[in-house]
Amino acid sequence: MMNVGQAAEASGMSVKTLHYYEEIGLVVPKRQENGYRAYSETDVHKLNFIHRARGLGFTVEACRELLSLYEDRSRASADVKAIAGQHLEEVETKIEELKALRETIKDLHDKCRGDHRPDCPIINGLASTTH
Amino acid sequence: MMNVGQAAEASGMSVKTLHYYEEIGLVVPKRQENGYRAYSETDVHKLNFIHRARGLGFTVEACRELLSLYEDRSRASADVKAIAGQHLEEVETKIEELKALRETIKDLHDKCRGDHRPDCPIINGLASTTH
DNA sequence: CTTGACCCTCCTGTTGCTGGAGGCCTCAAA
DNA sequence: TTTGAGGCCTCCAGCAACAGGAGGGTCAAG
Repeated sequence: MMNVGQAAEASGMSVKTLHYYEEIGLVVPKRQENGYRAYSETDVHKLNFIHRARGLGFTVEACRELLSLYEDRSRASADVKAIAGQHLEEVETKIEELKALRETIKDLHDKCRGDHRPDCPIINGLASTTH
Repeated sequence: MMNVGQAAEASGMSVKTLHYYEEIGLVVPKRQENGYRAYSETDVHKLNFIHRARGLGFTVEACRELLSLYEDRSRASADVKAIAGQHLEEVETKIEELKALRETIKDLHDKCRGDHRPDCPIINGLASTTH
């Protein structure tokens, strides 16, 4: 049994984050007599699981799903794969969007002399109604 | 003079968004006698400017800076270039992060058979303490 | 017995809006 | 002239995913 500070340390997250996860019912520890949170080994495993999933960009709600699949020993791997696949698509879409963005900004950025004179293609680009 | 609905239409943003921009002091229209917002031509130009800058991923605060530079006819283009350059770096960093993310998720995703059996490398990967 | 490190709950703030409630204002049709 | 449909107004709540702080209880060491 760990109290919240130790569980935070062990899982690499902040105390505030663990409070939050309890509040939203993601990982709800038991309580000691004095009211302190008591995290079990299992709780800490879950926290580590979540920590890694969050690090991979899964939303907290996706973590909740993954966690319930993690705990369901009879679940099909297809269910998990579906969630991961969807997330993968989202990430790929985001990358493409950002790449397009980069090109546009880079373009404006490159065209700007960046000197003390007021003429600036970036500003002009943003002000023009084309695009 | 346009009222808020027309200004929203003209700038391609929602009425709520214009309310918000007024609240944060970004574009503050005058008022008509009846209390309705009265957007001038200049206001609408600014809104269009902001709309495009936001579309390029500039934060609202960056928009505020760009806008003040936009209005300052004597500003140096270097000032604008600096903001754009910083944003460019952020975007590039984000792209790299997402690419790394994609590889990791793709890896797990590819390894998972995605059938009805419970064994799943994705879950295993998230549950293992390595990485 | 006191000090300092924990722990607790509750509230606010973050970013950039969106949606809704409750209530005027305005214009055109009946 | 009334009535109905829009629009407009302000204020409040909420989204994600926490962080920070106030104000207070608890615990172990010196």
